[in-house]
Amino acid sequence: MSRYNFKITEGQWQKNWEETRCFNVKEDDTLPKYYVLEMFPYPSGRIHMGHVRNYTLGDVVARYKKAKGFNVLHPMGWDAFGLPAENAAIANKVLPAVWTKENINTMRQQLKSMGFSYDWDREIATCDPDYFVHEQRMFIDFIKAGIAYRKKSWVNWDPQENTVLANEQVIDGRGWRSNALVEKKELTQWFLKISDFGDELLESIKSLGRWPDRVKTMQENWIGRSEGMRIEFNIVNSKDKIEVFSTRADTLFGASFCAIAANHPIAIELGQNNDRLAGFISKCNSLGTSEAQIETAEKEGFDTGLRVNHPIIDDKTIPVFIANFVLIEYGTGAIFGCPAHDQRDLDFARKYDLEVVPVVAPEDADLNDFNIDKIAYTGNGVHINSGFLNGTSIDEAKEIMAQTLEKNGSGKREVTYRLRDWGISRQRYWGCPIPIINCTECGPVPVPDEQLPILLPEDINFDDPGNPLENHATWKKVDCPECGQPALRETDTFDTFFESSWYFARFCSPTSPDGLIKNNVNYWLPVDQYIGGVEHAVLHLLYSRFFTRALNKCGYIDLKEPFSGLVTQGMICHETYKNADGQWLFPDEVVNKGGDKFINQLDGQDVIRGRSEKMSKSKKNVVDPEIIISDYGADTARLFMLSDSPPDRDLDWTESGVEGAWKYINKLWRMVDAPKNNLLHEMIEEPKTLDIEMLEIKQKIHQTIQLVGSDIERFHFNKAIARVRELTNILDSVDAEQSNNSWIYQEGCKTIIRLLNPIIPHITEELWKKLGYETFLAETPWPEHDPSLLTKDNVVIGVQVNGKNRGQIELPKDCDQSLAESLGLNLEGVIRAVANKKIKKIIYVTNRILNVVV
RNA sequence: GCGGACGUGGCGGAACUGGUAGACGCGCAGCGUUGAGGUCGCUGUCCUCGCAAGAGGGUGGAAGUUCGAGUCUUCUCGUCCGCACCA
Repeated sequence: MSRYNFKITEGQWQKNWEETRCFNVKEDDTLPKYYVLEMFPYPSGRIHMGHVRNYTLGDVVARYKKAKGFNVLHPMGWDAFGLPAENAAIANKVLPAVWTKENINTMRQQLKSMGFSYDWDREIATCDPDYFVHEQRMFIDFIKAGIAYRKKSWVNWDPQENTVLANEQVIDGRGWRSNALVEKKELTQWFLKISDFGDELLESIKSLGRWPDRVKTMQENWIGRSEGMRIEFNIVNSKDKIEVFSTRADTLFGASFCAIAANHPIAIELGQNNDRLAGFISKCNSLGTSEAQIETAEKEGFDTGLRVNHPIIDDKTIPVFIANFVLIEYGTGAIFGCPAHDQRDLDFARKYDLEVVPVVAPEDADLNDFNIDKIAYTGNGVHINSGFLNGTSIDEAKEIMAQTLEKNGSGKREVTYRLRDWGISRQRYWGCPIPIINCTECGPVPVPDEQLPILLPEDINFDDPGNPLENHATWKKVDCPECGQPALRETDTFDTFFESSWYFARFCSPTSPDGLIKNNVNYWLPVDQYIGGVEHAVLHLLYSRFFTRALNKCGYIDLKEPFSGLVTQGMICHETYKNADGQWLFPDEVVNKGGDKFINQLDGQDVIRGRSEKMSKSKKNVVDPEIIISDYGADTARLFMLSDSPPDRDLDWTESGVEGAWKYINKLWRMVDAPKNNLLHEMIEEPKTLDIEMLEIKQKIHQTIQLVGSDIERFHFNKAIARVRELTNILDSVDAEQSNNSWIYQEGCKTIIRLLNPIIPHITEELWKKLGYETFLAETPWPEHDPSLLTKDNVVIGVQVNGKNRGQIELPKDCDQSLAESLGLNLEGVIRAVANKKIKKIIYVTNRILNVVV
């Protein structure tokens, strides 16, 4: 018996698959297609465990579907533009293009060593001009179709570095490198009109059958359609008015103030003559651009001194505040506050000592006793203190109020969305150049098609602050394509979500100079199974859904929904370690001395073990996949990734779990390779009759085939593995050398090998070969189960007394109640539990349970 | 702050539409095998009490619906993810 040498075997099979082009595909109308796609990686340098998990999940599906007879497209590529390449350029003086290319080469090798079944001929990198030339064309078509437009919007501005900062580069309101206070700056930027598609994107969520509900809910909430009213408040002693949007016009009688955003035109105007107000506005602006920051900041307001007339109550006026929690992007950038029924408004009213008038009370409330203190009442109820609305429900009141406001001309019904248009301009070098030339005479002019692609210049330096494209001496200087006068290129590049919004379509015709080819796209799309992290649940997935519709509108493709099935995977976690000084330690710097005792391998000092957290470089709780691959092999890594946790949950990476997977692989090898078993190169005939024990094993084999198949279909890989292990344990206890057993033993081993092939492809190929087969397991059809072997004649059910388990009885399948009762009531445990008590009722559920109620 | 999830032995997790909670694996314990080289095999293992038969308790917590709740309902606590320029 030989030891399993995974190093040789895994490399050999990877070579075999590659040389035979086993996983390269073509369109073939005679076969059903299946497109498996995992979210492509950003080439950050080396693959991490999150990649390994993501791509293992996809590979199981791809290999399984291939075995099930599908024509499987399973491609891989690189989301190659992005900020880290620029950071590397600044830190290490490497060109982003060079850095990225090197990373891709490393990571490609790493992925190959995992044995993933990619069609590498379809590899794409988004920083390749052959890729991004098409999105430059798309963008120009978007302009023509009215999907792309320019407007002003705010960015985080680092005044010291003269750079726009990403949200993650702003730490506590300061630039991450300069530590300078970040300002907000308004720039003219390009946007895509995703809001035009809001209703469609919302409606169509219903059609996404194989998407997780939580992702669908998150997208619905993100789009945030709300029906309400636009209401006018006239400013006292002025012709101007403030328009607010509200979904609770029914609470208008309780309005005690209006609040407008700091960037609201009225606020800006007032600020020009009022230094204190200008100071407040700039304080609001320093809050940053992220919604989380704005919403968690303490609610503050500034009384403008203006008052507005209440649109319903004749001689009532209410004050106008500027408030830091009112967003200019949402609704009209102004609200009316009804403190009694909105917690945020209530907090605000208490802080600034504003009136609180309850206008809705719970139906059973004692009105003399109903008042609002610190908790707003947001529930259902009946209107009070509301003039003509008194006594009505919230829904009735909304309708009556809508009619009233429409009649007197101070309001109209409106639907608004939380969803904002997608800003795609980035003031960065390492991205796809926006193909526009700005001419003082002609305005923004699209670059003529024959001049595409617009390439990035390579003679750049990152020493000067700001965008290298902007700083470049000559790159931006061109003549206007329309009037011929000197003009300037756009020096902004696309948001990198632009590239990832259509790459799945590019994989269908990855090398075509004509971009997306309808025949190919129509054959392969939609993606049947898309797999990636939950962190993309909203943005990437929503942008891709929108982009697909935009491409459809411009005639590029025929479909509207790009991903018919989606699985989102959880994160990889690992224990954290700190030394006494509170510094983080890498797992391989730490040794477990048994139990809870951990020491630092270098200095022998005690190490504090922390709880398991998401693997991150900052906490050093990372394990490099390459070490696992070289120590245990790809199959072990793959098996462990799938064994314990279901894909959508977080996975704890543990050394002992890896050991467990490793032991199983070696056990499998021994079971097939043990020389006495006559398994090698000798097909054993199935005996004409099987004794009862062997028949039961045969049934178990077929049950396992059936269950593993359905488990894989439903992404229950951990269960599939558990079932195969069960079968392995049963088979392992069979004395294979006994001649009446050898057939079932061989049959069982073959089944296990075939069922595990998508999960651990290398060792199973090798064992398959050892069993005498000459064709690849990767090209062998999935085993089929015999339905007649799935059911047993008898069932064991539980017998309960008052819902408490008191014993089991074995019954013929589907037997009737009288037999079950007669057996069940005579069980010792049941007799004891019933004792002298009177039997009230007996509940019998066929094949499930017998419950005696006393 | 808003939105979305998750919570079951010492640990990762099973439990299909409410029907014997703890499959499978890890760890641990005992026994055996091996003893140059990541051992291997068998048995046991939810907790408490008991030598045992058995009894009682048990799915973050509290309440509810039901003959029966890990699963359904309400409240509550804890942890995590997203929030539009990280990808």
